[in-house]
Amino acid sequence: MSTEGDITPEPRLTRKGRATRERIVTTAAGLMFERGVAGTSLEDVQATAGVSSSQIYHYFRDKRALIRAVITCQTDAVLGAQQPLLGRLDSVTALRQWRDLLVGFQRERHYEGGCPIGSLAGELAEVDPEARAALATGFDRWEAAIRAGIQAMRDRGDLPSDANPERLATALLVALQGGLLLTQVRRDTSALEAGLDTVIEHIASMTVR
Amino acid sequence: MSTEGDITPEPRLTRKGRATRERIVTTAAGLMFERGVAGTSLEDVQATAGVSSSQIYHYFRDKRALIRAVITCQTDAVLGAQQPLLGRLDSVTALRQWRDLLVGFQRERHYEGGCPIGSLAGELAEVDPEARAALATGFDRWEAAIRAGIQAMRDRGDLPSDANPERLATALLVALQGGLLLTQVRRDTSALEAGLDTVIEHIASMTVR
DNA sequence: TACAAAGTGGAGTAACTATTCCATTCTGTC
DNA sequence: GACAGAATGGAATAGTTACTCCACTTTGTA
Repeated sequence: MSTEGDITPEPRLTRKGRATRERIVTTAAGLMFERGVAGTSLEDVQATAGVSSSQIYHYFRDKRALIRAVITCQTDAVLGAQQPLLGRLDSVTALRQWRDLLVGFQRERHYEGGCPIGSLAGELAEVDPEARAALATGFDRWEAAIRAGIQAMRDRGDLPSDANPERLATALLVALQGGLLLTQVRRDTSALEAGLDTVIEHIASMTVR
Repeated sequence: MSTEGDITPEPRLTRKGRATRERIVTTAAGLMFERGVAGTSLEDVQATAGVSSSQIYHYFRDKRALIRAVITCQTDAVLGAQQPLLGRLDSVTALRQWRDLLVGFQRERHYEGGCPIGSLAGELAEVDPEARAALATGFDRWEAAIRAGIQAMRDRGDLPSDANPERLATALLVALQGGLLLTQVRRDTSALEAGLDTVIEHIASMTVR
């Protein structure tokens, strides 16, 4: 699904090693989502994952390398959680279902945490250039999936030929990110709904017939 | 313009004291914008502002109190920088000028830093409840200003009576925040433009004429 | 089954950071 | 111009954290 963030020659991992590595990454991802990257010490990760500090440094060169692994892990998780809908956003109905799914996610987690990718972005973009690049890749994958659906609508003739799938997909991702940030701050999904609905309505208003 | 975040009995400050306090806050705001809250130590603030640690603790109970002061400082700065346009967003033309202003700001600062309020939000929302509340207030002030303009358009009859200024204002703020986050990550304003333009076009398409 | 490589435990370190304390100097007011 | 309170300087501290090191155990393979 996605290539590993590390380009290191990566020493071969045994079955057990892979499991430990994955446990470290998912634990770190969870903690960083809850408490932020800066609020998560490696000691926290050790305790929660049940590993020793030498293990973390056995699998990752330093904290930044772990963070990069967390980014790709979260990207996969976020995109995965939206499947299969995200793979078929090729109708206004599908877009509305997707909207409902996203709003539902936020409610489930009591409006906490915002977007797992977006919140990492806010904290890391100016601080770690490699992280920024990884996050950009994550957003690109997300946007590409949305764009594919809208493109299909246009190809099929549901949208006029002068519709711009790229722009519309970007606008949807923008509404999603902004909506999630405001949901997190306000503890209320109305901003997410207003943002997504406005863009989806706009798309609906362009549909032919 | 905005009440002080601190409800402390606040000992009277002398002219010099006020100046020092303000220097600490604006310096901290600048550093935290550049390097993030977690990436800014009080030692950094001391060195940059040219004050000693006792001074910081003379004016603020602890780092969190300083952070809250930074939040209101940035809110004032951000809203102020959008004046006088933000006070008169009562036409599609004004909305488009405002959009251009915002896009211009990002270009000026080389797409770095994102939104001064939004980036604080991403870092603090889950970590400091009081900060979250202060940030929510900041977003509320921002949204209220936008809403006032759209409300004026409706009252004047430029928008149909079933238009929802509240919802539209929220959608604009959402597009702005999402757009700024993606601008920051991608080092490119096209997402900001796509987001704002889509919402503004939607509003334009509703105008009565 | 032997052995090289991978995995693990855990103590140790050096640096950083928020916060405190106290002595000294400056400001504004009576 | 004297005095109380505000402002400042700077050293000290206690806790945290990323990261290192080395000894020991487990795993996979020839």
